[in-house]
Amino acid sequence: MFSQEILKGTIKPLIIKLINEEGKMYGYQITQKVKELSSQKIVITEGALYPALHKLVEEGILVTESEWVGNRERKYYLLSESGKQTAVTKLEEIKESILMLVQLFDLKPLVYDVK
Amino acid sequence: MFSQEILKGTIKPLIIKLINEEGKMYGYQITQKVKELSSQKIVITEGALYPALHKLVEEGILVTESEWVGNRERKYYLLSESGKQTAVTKLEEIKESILMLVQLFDLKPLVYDVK
DNA sequence: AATTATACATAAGTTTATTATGCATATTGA
DNA sequence: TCAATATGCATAATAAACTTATGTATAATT
Repeated sequence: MFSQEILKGTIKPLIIKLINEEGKMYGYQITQKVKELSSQKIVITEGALYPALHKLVEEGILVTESEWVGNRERKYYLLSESGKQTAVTKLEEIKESILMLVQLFDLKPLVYDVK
Repeated sequence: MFSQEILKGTIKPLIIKLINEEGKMYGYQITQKVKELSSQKIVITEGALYPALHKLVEEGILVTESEWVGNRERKYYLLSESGKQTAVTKLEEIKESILMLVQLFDLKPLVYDVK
């Protein structure tokens, strides 16, 4: 069984990561992309997704851009100018954190910094 | 800067991991061990630690054993009989989850800095 | 025609963590 | 020696994040 427990706190970083790569994404697309990347194991629910997206907009990291496809709104989220800077920093931090988890839970031999 | 954000949800698994290795541990010892293992980067606060420990006892995974050192109580936590089984399963799940994070955030292949 | 997929969003309740506080003993350094 | 730090437990108020449920609506598929 796969535990989603440890994935708490990863939604916002994950959104930033994906949008940073794709340029822009809309909510539903994000849920599908994550499902795909995780082999259907991670399902981001709307109750988690939309508040997270709105928070990122509030924080000034993301901005929106609406597009109408037929009669349906598609609300794209993209990095703001300052958000582009923030994204780089945040992604660095996140990677460091994940490597910390890898280390704490012994998922690789210790890396000896021979400098 | 190190982000503790992504570490949410890892306290209980981490406790299980450490106690599984050490046999038994007491609260304060856990905080120190985590600090040490993380090069002082992760500080588990009491407000997070004790409720987590109590929860694990409630769940039947841990049991306690008090010891008096001088006039001070030292409350050891160890895996219950059934907890030993649970620990193996939980640790498997956690490792799978961390590997998922590694995959999602493109941390694979791991870079070894041998300078 | 009904079901599933696409697409947004919020609200109630739960879980988990942060920050603050509280109590008490032991050790260390100025 | 005595003040500060370390050891050791714990809870309470608050905040943050997530789950589950609900709501609305259009598009596509069977």
